[in-house]
Amino acid sequence: MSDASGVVTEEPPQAAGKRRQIRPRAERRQQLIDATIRCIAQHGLSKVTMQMVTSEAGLSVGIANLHFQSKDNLLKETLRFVAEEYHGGQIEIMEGSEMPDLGHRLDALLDFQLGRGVTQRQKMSVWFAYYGEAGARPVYQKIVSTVDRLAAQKLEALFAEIIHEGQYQGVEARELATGYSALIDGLHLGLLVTPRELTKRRARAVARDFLRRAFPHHIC
Amino acid sequence: MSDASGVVTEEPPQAAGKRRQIRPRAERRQQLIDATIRCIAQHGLSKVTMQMVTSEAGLSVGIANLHFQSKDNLLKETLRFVAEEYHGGQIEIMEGSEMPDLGHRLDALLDFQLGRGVTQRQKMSVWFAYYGEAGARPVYQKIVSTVDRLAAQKLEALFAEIIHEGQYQGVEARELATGYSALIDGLHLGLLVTPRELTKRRARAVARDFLRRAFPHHIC
DNA sequence: CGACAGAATGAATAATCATTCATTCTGGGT
DNA sequence: ACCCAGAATGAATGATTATTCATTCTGTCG
Repeated sequence: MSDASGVVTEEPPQAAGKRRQIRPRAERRQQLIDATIRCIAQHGLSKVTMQMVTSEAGLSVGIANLHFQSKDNLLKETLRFVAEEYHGGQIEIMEGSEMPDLGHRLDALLDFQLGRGVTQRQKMSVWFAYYGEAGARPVYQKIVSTVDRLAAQKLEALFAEIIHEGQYQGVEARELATGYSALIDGLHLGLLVTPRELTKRRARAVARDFLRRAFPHHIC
Repeated sequence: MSDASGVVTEEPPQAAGKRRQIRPRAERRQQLIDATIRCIAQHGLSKVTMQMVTSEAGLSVGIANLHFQSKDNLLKETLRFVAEEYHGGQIEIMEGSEMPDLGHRLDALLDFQLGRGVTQRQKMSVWFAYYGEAGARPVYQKIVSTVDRLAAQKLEALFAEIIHEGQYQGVEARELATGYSALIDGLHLGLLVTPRELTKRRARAVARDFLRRAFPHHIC
């Protein structure tokens, strides 16, 4: 889970020593994806250009097409990266057998979902920029829903375990999981669009409240 | 241009019965906003062009600039229209003094939020297309948050009334209102991006569940 | 009926952008 | 020291697009 984006590695002001460097394909691809994320966050998906992305990456215009064939493909791969980073992180926590207490695992999940890594404006912007286009672009729907389904199943399983352990009555794991996922998505939206009215702290409190009402024995 | 052979003068590409009509400014503006909504839903915000919008409206290319000055402004006004339609509808229901039973009013609100009018894919697509750009465009943030704040206050007031009436303990109107709003937003997202896994029926059930757990005396 | 205000048109313009590819350069291999 | 596969560059190209505005047309009013 290396969050290497935003790290130095780059001298925006091209100091006199601007020497051409040859790097392996995978590294250049990641460098371009990171630059794309920053550009989308700063300018919006509809305003992103290849010139913008490549210059943000400190490279020449032609390089994006060299490594990604087309702009469409670069954007697609950027979405895939963000989706996998987010859902992969969640799944890792939910499977986390090194954290046997289910209540603690819930807490860790919430921390991840509303903590530093994910709710950086950059990542959220990208996330919702693609959601906005998903209605018109089946490719995006497919990428997101593929990875989403797995996370949803894991969450449902975790909730089912908790329900069993806590002997909770009148709750259904599937329905709760859908609700919790939607709640988290909605809170991300709020953090992005109305940051003045919804702080990260309050978003956590609201999510925690949801869990407490569902699993009172597990969440203090 | 034309020879002297006496042939009928060439008819411009006038489709049968397509005569130029003069209509008041307000009507043309709405016609263009409606066309913009359809175009965003079908092609995505980043692919919308003026040609596309004006031709969808059945008008000439120049007319959008005539009535909206610029593309940016047309998009801004379209967002304003959708935002006001959605939030206005909610507020009307929440204020609805013709519906004295608070439980019924909650039901009506839920019906509106997840019912036909709002969750048409068209409207949802537009909604989230703008959310995606909001991170980069303060104008959009302002439009949405202005209208959003009012709806949030009304919802909080309604919840407060319900809490008082039902003598519910250990719940806070403000926190619940934030959670409920986020939940609805998240469900809209799910309906848009993963329609296969989340049906409208199930979305309603999930939202209802949230309300039932919070206000058991008011929601059956 | 005739004239006119201004609504509507769409060809032309100028700007922007994705993509190509001939050329330059790098670093590892011999 | 030399070579060269292929990584990187960026000027050139062609396609797309927002915006303008001279012209055409419509409905109304005197």
